[in-house]
Amino acid sequence: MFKTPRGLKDILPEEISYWRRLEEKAREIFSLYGYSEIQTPVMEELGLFSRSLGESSEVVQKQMFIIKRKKENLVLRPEGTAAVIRSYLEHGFSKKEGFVKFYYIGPMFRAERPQKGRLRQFHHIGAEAIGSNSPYLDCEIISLSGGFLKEIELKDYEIKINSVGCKDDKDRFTSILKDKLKGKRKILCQDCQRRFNQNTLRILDCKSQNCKETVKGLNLKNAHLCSDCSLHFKKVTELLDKLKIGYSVTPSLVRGLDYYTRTVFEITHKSLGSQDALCAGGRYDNLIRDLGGQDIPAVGLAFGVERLLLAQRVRLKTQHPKIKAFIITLGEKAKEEGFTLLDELRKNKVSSETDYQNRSLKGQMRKASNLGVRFVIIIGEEELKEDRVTLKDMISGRQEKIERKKIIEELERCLGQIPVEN
RNA sequence: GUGGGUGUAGCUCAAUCGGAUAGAGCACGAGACUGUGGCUCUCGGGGUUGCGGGUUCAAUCCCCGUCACCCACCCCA
Repeated sequence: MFKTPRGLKDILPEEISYWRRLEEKAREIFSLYGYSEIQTPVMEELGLFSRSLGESSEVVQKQMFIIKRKKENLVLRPEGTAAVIRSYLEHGFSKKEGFVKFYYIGPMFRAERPQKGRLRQFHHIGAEAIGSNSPYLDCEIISLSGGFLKEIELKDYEIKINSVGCKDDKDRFTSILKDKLKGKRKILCQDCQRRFNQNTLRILDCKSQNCKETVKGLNLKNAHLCSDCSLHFKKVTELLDKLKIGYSVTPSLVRGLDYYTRTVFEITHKSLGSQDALCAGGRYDNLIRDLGGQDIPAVGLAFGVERLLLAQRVRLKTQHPKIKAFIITLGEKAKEEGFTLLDELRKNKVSSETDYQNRSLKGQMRKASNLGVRFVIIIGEEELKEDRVTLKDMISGRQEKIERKKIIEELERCLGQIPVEN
């Protein structure tokens, strides 16, 4: 027997209604905030991600699914932002319009070891606002994420924000940090010794008590921001206060992807265990230039759909329309007649079903009952002879014979009388 | 990539100290006067005990390997 490859999952019919609901809500909220949907392919050139996420990032180094072809290397996209920006540049949006807002929904792929809230194919709902460095936009996008969470009735989350500063700030801060830690490298944990070279800023976010103390002892304060970035961040927090959005400034919050500048934020949920981020995002003012465009600032975010579903206390479903009528037949002649009627019903937009397993009358009734249909149409020898069909209401249990040619009209009349629930 | 835990029917779980034909509930199917569902009752189908090796008279149970899943680290949304 074949199985889904490691870290990949089937989403079965029962489950999919929760997904649909979330997607509907996302579309609703994102358009409310002025974003339009964009879809990019699941594959991109390898270079797009090594350029944008950073050659040294773990995602690029170890986690990409690479598809080798004769002349090109493609990868299954590990995230959405770089792809959206590629599309933005490729289609000349930077020239047509000064400012655009996009959102996207789709699968992402990373070859990580699976655990709770972490799959190899996972799904993002993300948004990018491209073409403005206004702090109002940073605030808006955080507000948007709160709006969405409210809409899907997800509570008890926590918003953490920080500013990593502009490129110069990041570089300067990295070298200050390296400098101060140089003598203390040996006391750091193994992971941090590796981080020292690869991703120095992440040492600030280490969970080891020992490293935390060491970092504390460095007396770093908030000196890493230049005055512009500092002002920008101050404005963002003031605006958040104004909108009464609760957040905590978390200096240790440092994103692992290279492209982030200035504002970064993360929304976490305790119920998720160690993969606790529901949503993360931030500003990326250099990315567009790094990918060959002009100097255009942008800010974005992405939600993890699987994690949203895990964190929702009450999961909201979309109601799929129920089958309304079930045709029961007895004998081959009746089956043919029933099959024709079934076709007619569907052409009249009455969702209907019949038996394909040659069940007994009883079995067919049971099947109809399990499907939750309201009406059953029975065709047997008697009915054939009289050119009529039996129409049974499964709730009242009443049934009557109706002329064959009037059945659709009659059924529609009956369906019209019951209140519409879905 | 590292560490720990788990793997028995479609699902949730039993199986004594290593012992006989691996059980139950749910789900599924058939039946309870000849053409009528739900409730009840009866019966039934379904298992290479993840896979491969080893120890033993005997392995679901012990050991080794492997795969998968779960949890944590790492990483990240």
